[in-house]
Amino acid sequence: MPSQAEENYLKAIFKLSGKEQISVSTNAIAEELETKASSVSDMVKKLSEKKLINYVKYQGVSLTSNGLSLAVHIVRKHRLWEVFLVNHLNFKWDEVHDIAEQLEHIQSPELVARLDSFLEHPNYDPHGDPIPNAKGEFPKSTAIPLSELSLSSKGKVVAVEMDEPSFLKYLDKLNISIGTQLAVLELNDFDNSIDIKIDNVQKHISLDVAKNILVCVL
Amino acid sequence: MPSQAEENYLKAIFKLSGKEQISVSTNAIAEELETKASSVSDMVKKLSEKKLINYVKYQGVSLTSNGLSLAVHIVRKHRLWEVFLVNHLNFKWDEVHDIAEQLEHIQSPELVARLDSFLEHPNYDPHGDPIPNAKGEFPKSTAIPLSELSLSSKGKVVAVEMDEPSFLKYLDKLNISIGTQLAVLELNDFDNSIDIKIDNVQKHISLDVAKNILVCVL
DNA sequence: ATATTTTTTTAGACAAGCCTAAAAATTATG
DNA sequence: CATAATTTTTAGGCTTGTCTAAAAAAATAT
Repeated sequence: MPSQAEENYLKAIFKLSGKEQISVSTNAIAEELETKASSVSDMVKKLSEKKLINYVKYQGVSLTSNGLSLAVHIVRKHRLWEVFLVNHLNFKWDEVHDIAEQLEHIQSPELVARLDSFLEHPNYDPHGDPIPNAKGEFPKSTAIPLSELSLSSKGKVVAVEMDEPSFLKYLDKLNISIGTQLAVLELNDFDNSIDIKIDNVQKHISLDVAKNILVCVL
Repeated sequence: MPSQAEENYLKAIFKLSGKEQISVSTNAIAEELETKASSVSDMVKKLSEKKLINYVKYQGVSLTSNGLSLAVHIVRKHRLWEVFLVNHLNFKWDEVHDIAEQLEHIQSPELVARLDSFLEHPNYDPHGDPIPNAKGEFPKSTAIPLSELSLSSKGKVVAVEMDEPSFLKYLDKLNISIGTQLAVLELNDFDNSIDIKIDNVQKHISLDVAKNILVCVL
């Protein structure tokens, strides 16, 4: 059974590897976990001995299938708890990340299964992020970042890719939430910002923000 | 903020101190936490420096008001989570202790408050144990151990004082649960066991079991 | 009242996880 | 391609929480 620290490393590596499970650098992990590269070096050695990651010195790491399945299961727990917190305890979407970060480490397969039933097997968490099922399979999605939507096309917000409360509150202020429909009015080449229309109101969105909003083309 | 280990020590000291908050010995704590007396000595020193317990070498420990309020709050969280697990996730009363043991360490005052509302401010957990309110006050009870019920009197089970799954399953087998009504048929002086009647069926109860069943006299 | 047993504390060691500082390997640059 | 810059690893140290073994204090028994 992996320790909480080990679980956090696996989750970080999973997040940084992306869908294609590319190799991840020590520094990237250190930054993600707000720790030092030397600490990462230590832990990476341990996870490698436990056969949870593939590790060759100076060449970055990738998850083994055991490591991947553990990481996915932690993500599953995190997102199920977020659904519980928002849907049943009435937390707002910007308040749940830190609490779910703790709850994801609770060890009890039975608890996860029952929580999943209680929540009626949700496919997405309050930020629109996909929840893997008990087998570790993610629901598939055709969403693209808002930054890649073409001029004058319409889209529906299906997810946000950043959990920082400040970012989520900013979206609240812009009246952007999961399900929001929008149209692209203008693409500004000089800074790649875009102008969009929501409920007939025009808004200006920076590239950084647009990259973190996933939409379905309508 | 106390570590998980510190919280477990505070909880153990609280449990062993009883209502009168009597002084607790190093050995008793070690036994409760299944650890060594030397480890307890170390931790007790630390908790004392943090002003969470009163400690004089060789003379046992007692909680300070800060320590007491922390301990009570951990008990509150433990019991609230047990209510959630049994009432909403359909766990049985013998399955929830270990999971609640993990959940009680989640740090978020807001979570506790919302969980409490969600559960509609329960006063007792699934084992009949009182749940302190946010101020740390326990609902009061007039319950006594079944072992102290007098001959031919009647009682209603309101709580059990042991969380071990084996004990709880044994009670299930005897058809004893919270709310069960019973009458004392016989007191056996030689081993202090008692014979009781439940639903017109006679059962034999050992002292050890009877001490851990709390009843209200009817 | 002294000797024995039990309890408690201390001393020293160890694993997990983190850190800083320095060394080694890799990558980038002129 | 050689040197500089960056990244990664190693070495050694620190804290937390545990342990064993030994010493000290307290309790019990003779």
